[in-house]
Amino acid sequence: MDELFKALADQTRRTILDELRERDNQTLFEICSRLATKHGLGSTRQAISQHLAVLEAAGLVRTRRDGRHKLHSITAEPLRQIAERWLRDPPEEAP
Amino acid sequence: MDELFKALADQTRRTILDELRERDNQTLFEICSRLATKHGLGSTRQAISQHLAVLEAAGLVRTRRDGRHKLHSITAEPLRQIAERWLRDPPEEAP
DNA sequence: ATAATAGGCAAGTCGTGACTTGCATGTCAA
DNA sequence: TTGACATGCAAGTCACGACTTGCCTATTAT
Repeated sequence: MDELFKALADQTRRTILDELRERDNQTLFEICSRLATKHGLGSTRQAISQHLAVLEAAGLVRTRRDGRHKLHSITAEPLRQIAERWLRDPPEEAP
Repeated sequence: MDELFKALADQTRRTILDELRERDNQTLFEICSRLATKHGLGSTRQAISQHLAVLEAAGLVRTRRDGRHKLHSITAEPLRQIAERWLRDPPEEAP
């Protein structure tokens, strides 16, 4: 649970998730180039790779190897748990 | 927006939000003692105070002075935006 | 086989954030 | 008014996280 929130705490990682929502199943290099052009991100390949590892550890991204390519896809399920953690019921008023 | 996610990235702050959901409108000292007893938290008053400041800056907590007391109440609205950011539509498949 | 492509691993730097420490401010009860 | 209560402010310590750097492994095309 802690990994999930820490993963979302970084702006670059949130941008990666946005990018994967626009176009799922991308390779590391595709993500790098599209982040650079469309989102103006200047991060190196290694930086993005480490971010993807964090996202995968948090359960937000799943990977699948295809030869020498590694495809990354977003998984939105953990975000529902976030939403429902505090939104289910209104807070209790103090007596 | 960044402040919101960074605020949620800390376990102690999430516990504070849980506590405020169980009992809204608490003072700093109330939060401290209840965190210590019920949640087993050993944080000092100053630590909790700083956490509350972060939560307030993120729009997750609102405060209201009452004499020498300062009451803290949770505000769940920002969390809805989180939920709807990635959960609205499914990701696009790559062509 | 060889080179180019796609990705992985590990140590190191550096800034930010969580927490502490000490003192200051404001408010109420006696 | 004085003391106890509730909170605020600021500097300093320390660890963790983001990023870099350099090299290594594996797969594919020529």
